[in-house]
Amino acid sequence: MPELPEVETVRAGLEKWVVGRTISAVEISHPRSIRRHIAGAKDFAQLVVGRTITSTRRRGKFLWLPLDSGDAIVGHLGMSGQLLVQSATAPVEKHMHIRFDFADKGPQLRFVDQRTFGGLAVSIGGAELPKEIEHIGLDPLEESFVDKDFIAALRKKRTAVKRALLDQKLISGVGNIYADEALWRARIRGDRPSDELSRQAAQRLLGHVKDVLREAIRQGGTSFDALYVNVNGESGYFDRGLSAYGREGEPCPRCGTPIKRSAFMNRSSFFCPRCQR
DNA sequence: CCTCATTCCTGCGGGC
DNA sequence: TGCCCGCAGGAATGAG
Repeated sequence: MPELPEVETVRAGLEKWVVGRTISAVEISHPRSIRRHIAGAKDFAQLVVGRTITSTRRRGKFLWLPLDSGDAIVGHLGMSGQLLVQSATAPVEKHMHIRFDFADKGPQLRFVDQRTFGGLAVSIGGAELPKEIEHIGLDPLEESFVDKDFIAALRKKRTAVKRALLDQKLISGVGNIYADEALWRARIRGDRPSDELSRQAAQRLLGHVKDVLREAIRQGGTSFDALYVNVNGESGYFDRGLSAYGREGEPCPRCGTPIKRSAFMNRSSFFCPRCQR
């Protein structure tokens, strides 16, 4: 499931394969994948055809492709979205919903999405920062992210720590997997009230969030199944680096106690009942 | 403003 | 063998 490291891996792939190329055509075969583009498919196509992609950007789990018009193609992969760079002769994926062709007749860019939680839109004037993602907080790997602001906001919230980590307005890019991993590393139970964390504990947690995200990026992200792959269709390797997530019943790498799974926020949480307090 | 439950979607695996 | 159900979960939405 794409979280910050997976989206960053996709962004890096797009940087290599689509920057500097001019879009010659776009075909949208599933309107749900552009539902955030209110003006519809025709308008979407009109705004991108003939435009050149100038760079690739990311904040949290959102990514955007600035165009030479000053607009940007902004996207979110949701649960199962993929951006694939594929030769025109490659077989069409079952869930391919959007296809971009380029003037250089080189490889196509395909948006493939089984569960259709993801989607693309064109952000007018959004090359620098799409207004569609202005409400999202900074992600912890951005230069302008300020540790003490996050720590203060976290400690002011009246909610569970894990819920706060997943709140994209507070800190963006962290999803269920990396939240569980950072909490395990910091030895903090996710259901603890965030306003009871000491400054030191909050700082420690944030440090582990940054560490686990950076390590996962180096491994090309986490792939549990075929739903997350990079732009060339390859899996990431960070599943081997997971200590808690998805490891119910397996020994905690620190103390050997079996990892527990519990329902939290309508999803699974994995933690060590002994060393996470 | 804040917090939290609900909704969207498809494939897969378990139970009977 | 086949059917049903639950599960996976990010973010928008609306209720309270």
